[in-house]
Amino acid sequence: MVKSNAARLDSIFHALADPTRRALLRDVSAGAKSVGDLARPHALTLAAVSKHLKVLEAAELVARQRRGSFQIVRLNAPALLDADEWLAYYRPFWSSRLDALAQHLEGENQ
Amino acid sequence: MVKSNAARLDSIFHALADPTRRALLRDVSAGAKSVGDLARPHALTLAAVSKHLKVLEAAELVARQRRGSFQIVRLNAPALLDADEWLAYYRPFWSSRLDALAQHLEGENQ
DNA sequence: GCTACATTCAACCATATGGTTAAATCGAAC
DNA sequence: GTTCGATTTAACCATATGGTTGAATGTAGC
Repeated sequence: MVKSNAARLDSIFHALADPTRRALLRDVSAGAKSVGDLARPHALTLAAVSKHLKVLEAAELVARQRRGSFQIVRLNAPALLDADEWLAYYRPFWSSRLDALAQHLEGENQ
Repeated sequence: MVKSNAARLDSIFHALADPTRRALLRDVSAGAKSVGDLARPHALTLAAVSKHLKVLEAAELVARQRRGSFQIVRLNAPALLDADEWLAYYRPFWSSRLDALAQHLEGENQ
């Protein structure tokens, strides 16, 4: 199932909107880890972490592969590129005094 | 009420996870607009748009000011900088072949 | 095939979300 | 101060979310 661009951004930003999930991403950025290893530092049940991982996986922010009886989770950073590209549009609005310019123009706008 | 950094990112990413809200941000990036003007192109009631704007405002992505009987909504791009900084950490993982390197290291990690 | 361990699934719960309609508020203008 | 237009609030609804516990599944090893 190919997601529309909007739906992809929905799932990516939604995945990033939870602090546990951001922490899991950070954890996994240090190297691929099993679900149990990922869960240990978080005060949550394995089932809860498993659900969070499913959300991250739906957003294609992580991928899994089985290794023996373990599920190995690894970062799939390219999905974040979509978020980055979305943000890029707004960069001119916060960097440089274009911001001041924009506000000025808005003032005249009505 | 000062939000912790995590709570700010929660509210920012949550605000961005909805396509209507992203569209509203895009609309308002072209210049400050009244709530009615913002609502018009979206097939939603004013009440719904008002709620979306409240979410964007809670994330400090927009600000309002009253002008007569209108509420003028303007972009507050600097909040997006927080999201950008969070993303920046991951840039090395998708740009360049550092990605391949990371996966290689992950392979050895266990 | 039984046992043990890693992980997921199912059922459940409380709260949040995104939408609606209808009533209430607020400012402007007469 | 009444009326009109702009917006918010309240009440409601269906569905989603984030968590739990307990049962089920899958793989490894004996």
